[in-house]
Amino acid sequence: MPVSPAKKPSRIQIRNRRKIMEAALDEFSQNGFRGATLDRIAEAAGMSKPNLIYYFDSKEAIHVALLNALMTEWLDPLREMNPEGEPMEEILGYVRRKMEMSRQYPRESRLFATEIIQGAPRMLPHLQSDLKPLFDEKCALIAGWMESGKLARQDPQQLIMSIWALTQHFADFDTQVRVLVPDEEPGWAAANAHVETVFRKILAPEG
Amino acid sequence: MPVSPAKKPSRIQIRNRRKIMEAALDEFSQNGFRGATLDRIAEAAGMSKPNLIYYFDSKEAIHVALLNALMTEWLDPLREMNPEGEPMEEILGYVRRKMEMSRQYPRESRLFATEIIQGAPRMLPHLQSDLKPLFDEKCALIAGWMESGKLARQDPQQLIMSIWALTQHFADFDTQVRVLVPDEEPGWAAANAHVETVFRKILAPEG
DNA sequence: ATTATCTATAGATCTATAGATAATGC
DNA sequence: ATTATCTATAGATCTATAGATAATGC
Repeated sequence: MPVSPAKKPSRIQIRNRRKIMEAALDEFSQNGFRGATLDRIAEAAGMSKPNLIYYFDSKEAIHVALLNALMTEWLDPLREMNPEGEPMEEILGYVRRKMEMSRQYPRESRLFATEIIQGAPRMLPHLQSDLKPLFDEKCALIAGWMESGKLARQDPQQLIMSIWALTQHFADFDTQVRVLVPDEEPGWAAANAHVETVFRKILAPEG
Repeated sequence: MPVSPAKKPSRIQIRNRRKIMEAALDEFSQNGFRGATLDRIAEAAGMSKPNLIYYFDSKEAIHVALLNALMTEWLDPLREMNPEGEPMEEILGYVRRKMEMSRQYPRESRLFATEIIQGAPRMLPHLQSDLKPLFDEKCALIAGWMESGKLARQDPQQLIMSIWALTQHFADFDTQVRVLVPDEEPGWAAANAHVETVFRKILAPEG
């Protein structure tokens, strides 16, 4: 029997669950749920397959645990957007945080992308319950900023999705970026500068 | 023995190969190479598994055939960008064609995205040999337009990748878009308008 | 005659479990 | 005592092939 729900996890439990999730992140983000195998997760985590199932009930349980952990952290940069702040700086700050996440956590970005591309079979409820309300709240906030003339008028929903599209592209399509812009890393400096300029131009109030 | 290379394919060959590729596009674009199964492709194509292998040598051969077909069509909109044309309209035309492809061929977009996310194991040579030269050529063209003052000065590489990021987002993340913007289709009208405005602002010459 | 399809199945791989054994914490 | 790990394996699934049978095109 795996972890009893009443007991708090031992140190070994914590360490091994972490090792498994680290290995699983590699595997699921690269191959999707169906393409991933417990064999490779076990090997990467340095333990036997049955031992994996000792810590997680099933392959699906590992995937769900990863997605749950991801959903929380993934939304934090958007939550931080502050209604009291200066509109242009608040949005540019969000853009910068998203770029930083793409740079630091490309596997998480790809895990998310793969799940959505595959129709979000395990993520859809989270999108409805967590992402949607936050999205609506921030759209209203941005709409308010636009009405007060601090930002150029436009569709706030499309604006936020544009931020996601641009910032996550560099993580998700990293392989392609490296072919086309070989030299430096994947050209984060150039990407950061470009994305920043783009949103400054899009958001600058008319006149 | 499958198709002899010397002979031209029969009508049945053509029809069945097409049916297989149609079914395989569904399966591979949703599950990636490892996650796809011949069982489901065969069922969707309405034929037996051995019959599938009669028309294609292997699972991988089907995948490669799909990617090859995709690579050609996928680059056409960029090829059409005309050095003789009016710069702003040429780029906006490209943006519109890419949006149209996302709308009409979302599975192709997801097939491509999945392959890249997974490290482009079968596509990398194509990226190097087909995409890269075209990309460089069009970057030079755009750089020329910028130098002549017809477009705002910026990194042409980043500009083109921004176009891809924004236009493909609506196909690849369709599931998420539908959660956040429920009503209409996936909001193509709003998306088209927004993307058009974005690039107009980005490209408008200074002053 | 050639092309297309079907049944049966080999052999590999995959998830998950059973049950014995080892390591750890009081 | 409880927690963690290991070996062995059941049972499902998956790719691909062998070889017989049916359909089609001269």
